[in-house]
Amino acid sequence: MPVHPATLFSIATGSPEPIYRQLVEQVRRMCASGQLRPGDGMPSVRDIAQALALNPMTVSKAYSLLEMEGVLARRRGLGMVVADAAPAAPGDRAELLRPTLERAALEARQLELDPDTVLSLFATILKEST
Amino acid sequence: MPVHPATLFSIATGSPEPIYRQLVEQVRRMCASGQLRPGDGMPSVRDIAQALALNPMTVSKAYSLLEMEGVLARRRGLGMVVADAAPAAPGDRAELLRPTLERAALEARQLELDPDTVLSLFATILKEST
Amino acid sequence: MPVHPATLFSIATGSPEPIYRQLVEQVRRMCASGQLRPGDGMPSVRDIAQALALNPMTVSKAYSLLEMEGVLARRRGLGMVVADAAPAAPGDRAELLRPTLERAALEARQLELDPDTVLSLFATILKEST
Amino acid sequence: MPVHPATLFSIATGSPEPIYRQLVEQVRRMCASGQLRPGDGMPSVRDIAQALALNPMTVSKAYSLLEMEGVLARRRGLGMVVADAAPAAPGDRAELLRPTLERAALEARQLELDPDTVLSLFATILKEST
DNA sequence: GTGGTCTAGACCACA
DNA sequence: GTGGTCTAGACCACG
Repeated sequence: MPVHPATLFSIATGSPEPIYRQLVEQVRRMCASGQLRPGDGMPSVRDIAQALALNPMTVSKAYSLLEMEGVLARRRGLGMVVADAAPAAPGDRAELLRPTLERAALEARQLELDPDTVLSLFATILKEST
Repeated sequence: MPVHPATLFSIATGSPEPIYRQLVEQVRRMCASGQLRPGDGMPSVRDIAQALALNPMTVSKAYSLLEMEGVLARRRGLGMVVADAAPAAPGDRAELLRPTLERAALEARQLELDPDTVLSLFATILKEST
Repeated sequence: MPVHPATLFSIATGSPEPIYRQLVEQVRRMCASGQLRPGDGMPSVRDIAQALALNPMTVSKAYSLLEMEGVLARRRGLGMVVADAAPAAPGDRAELLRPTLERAALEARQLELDPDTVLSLFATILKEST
Repeated sequence: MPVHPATLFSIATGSPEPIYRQLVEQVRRMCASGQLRPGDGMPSVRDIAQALALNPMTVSKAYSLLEMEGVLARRRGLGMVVADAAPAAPGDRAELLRPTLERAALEARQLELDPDTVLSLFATILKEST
């Protein structure tokens, strides 16, 4: 039985990032990190939509994209499950964070900031955002 | 005399980031890092648009935003120049990096990664990308 | 006595074609081609559902449709049998293929292919797939 | 300048195939057959929607899928164009029809039809559907 | 019960 | 002008 949707997802409605994309990326990360495993059942579109106060179509769009990516699979008439051919943790989970960190490093260089200054700031942010 | 626009900016038209924002952020960073100094003249909207094959309205929008921010100023008859009122964050340039780092921290948490692991990876990336 | 269901049908649960329709079409073709003859007994819904790991309702739906079409008939106490009233198209079995061929013709036109080229390719495929 | 949408597409609203998918496949075929070439501009979502009496979102969904496939590319603020990296005619255009023809051949075999009968019927359909 | 499709109409970001 | 996103609500196909 799936986890309660409202505890599974956290949506920032004010974010510039579209809601359906926030959902897609959270599911992708949860699969990659092993919080969701192949065969696990996902909450129904309607449950998620109600729990997060979204339109079902928005949730459905996220599910459709995840199905096209091969992250989820449809069991017709039964709902979505995590796909068997799971794009699971590829060796090192931390590598999934590399693109984001590389972008940050690029900006830091463009600002001509000292690496130690940047690392110190990042450490603060990482710990305060518990 | 302004630098040639094509060498000053690097625009990725295929990027998901809007063109006008790429322009804004590049100018902001160049001001913050001292590559552009108060009083420096900026290329005209026309020159940039032609050199980078952009819609002049796009360039104009970027200039307008930078003017509202106080980074650039209009000098009648001369075009845009870098504003005197030092737009460069005098106290802490590193704060400009905070949003990017916060996003990285969010992703790290969703991946359930240990802060030390993340910091260590970031340190590596920061140093290798000379 | 009915053939064992698992050898009688081949179901692709992952196919975009609905399961009940796969069942319906396989039975229809087997009747049309004479593999199933009037009076032959069909496996029970339960047997098929268990053998193919399907929802019994799905099998039942297929049987109901086939009964409405006149392909199968209910014999009380005996289950479903192939109907006497020869559901097999006596005159022209080939007409059952018409919808599929019409779709192929539509695609050929959209690809602006020469009819003779298409016919030649189809002839090759028809003969090689013994 | 793009062709008039109503002459470019033919939609069967009564078909079981979703409208957005009909659009996707028609564009794919027109790219493959060379009727649409890299760089060609596509009609706007609104134009197509009005010409075919569809909801703009339906057309937009088709365009989005084609963009994800790499068939079309977005020129922000300007509309969609046929992508440079066009999945153009791979050697033989007729090969694009092969999957459909193979399916038809499979059904013909299941019906135990004579190849010549099938070919003759197909020839009739191909020519009458001018 | 499940997800999929479509419509109608609003608002936003971008060029 | 362009496409993108979201909502509200209806209907359908499938199991």
